[in-house]
Amino acid sequence: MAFALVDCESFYASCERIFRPDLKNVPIVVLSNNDGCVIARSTEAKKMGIAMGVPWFKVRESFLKQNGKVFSSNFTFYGDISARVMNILEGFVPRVEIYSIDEAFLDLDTLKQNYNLYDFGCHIRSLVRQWTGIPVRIGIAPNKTLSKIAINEIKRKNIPTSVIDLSNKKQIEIALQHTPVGKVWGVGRRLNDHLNNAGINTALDLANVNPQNIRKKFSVVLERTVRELRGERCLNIEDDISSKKQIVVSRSFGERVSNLETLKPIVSNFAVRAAEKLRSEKQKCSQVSVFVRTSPFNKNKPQHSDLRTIGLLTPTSDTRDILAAAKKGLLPIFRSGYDYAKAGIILNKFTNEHVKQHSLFKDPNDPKQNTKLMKYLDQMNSYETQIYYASQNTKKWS
DNA sequence: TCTGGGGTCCTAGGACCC
DNA sequence: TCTGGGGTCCTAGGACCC
Repeated sequence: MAFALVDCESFYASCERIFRPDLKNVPIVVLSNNDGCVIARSTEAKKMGIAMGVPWFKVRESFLKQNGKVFSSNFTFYGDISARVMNILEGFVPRVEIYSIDEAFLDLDTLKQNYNLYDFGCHIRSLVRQWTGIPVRIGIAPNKTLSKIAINEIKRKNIPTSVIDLSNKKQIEIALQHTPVGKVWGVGRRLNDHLNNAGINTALDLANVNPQNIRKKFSVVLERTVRELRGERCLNIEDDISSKKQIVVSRSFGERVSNLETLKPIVSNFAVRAAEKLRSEKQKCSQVSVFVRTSPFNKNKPQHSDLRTIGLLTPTSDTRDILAAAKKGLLPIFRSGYDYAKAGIILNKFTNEHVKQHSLFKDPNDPKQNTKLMKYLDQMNSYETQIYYASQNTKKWS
């Protein structure tokens, strides 16, 4: 009974290194949109004390002085490398759950032969490295939560092969003992504080609490975590390609925005992008939400944040419908006198593109319902041509 | 001066129904 | 005038993840 968690080391930084062998051993950081903050660091950069999520301006000077290399993020590229890694993993076992851009769970129970799991892990690691250039860590354990703990153990003990088989009870207990409860998968900052107040400081402490009490005092979610720490299996490998339930397009602005006329085209851009994503998922949505917010870091300025949800009579993936809803949602939440720092569009309530649900109030033969136009636009926009809606801002905001 | 973006799941509470 | 209780569905918001 074992799962493996395959986790790419410093993924974005490792991607940047693939075609730049000269960057070996050089500290690397990758920055978020607008070069706002650090979202990935190579091992060398971590050693320099660069924290995850730290605002770039705070560390820039010292990092560059120490000959660090900095990159703006290139998610198309990272996505492409990720797909290659995942593809290789899928060649090893029949059941793989792609959990995030840089992580996958493998169901080792489905292995036909009785491999030594540690050796099997080393084999996977070496082939992924050879075929993609990406170094991975592999944590093997009885369930997902413990495989996360296994990955932490590789880091903590600095295991040179980057592979660990954490199946032995005693070994698991030692690992739990060394894991602060806040590092357990599913325990965030809030829960960490509450647990610490209750005298629960390590993963082992948490494992030793009665799961039913945890459920009463906290939630079913944490109860599952406790059970998994104790070795039970509550979370399964989800390898069915389930479609998204939500699409979000949002950005922090390069400069604060305080008037509606500037904000409108920005939000329109988000709406257009969201509709494109929706069509590429082959889905329609019947709910569009718009949100705006000021910067929570700007403590001495007035704060405002609001969200408005617009329901649609008929599920749609037509950009014009999404745009109209976005405008309708934006107007009532915008207030003058605030410096907005971020806005976004959220699409919800999806139905499959081919399910036709006629509205009582809309004529299904209305040529406006024709999806061909949207297809042509998507095709054209995927080449050099860019077709814009009049309400969009043609400046690059993405 | 400059602080990311895109997701999931759960729950409390309101609306509505009988 | 007296004014129940239980169920479902939906939504907003919180907490978490990478």
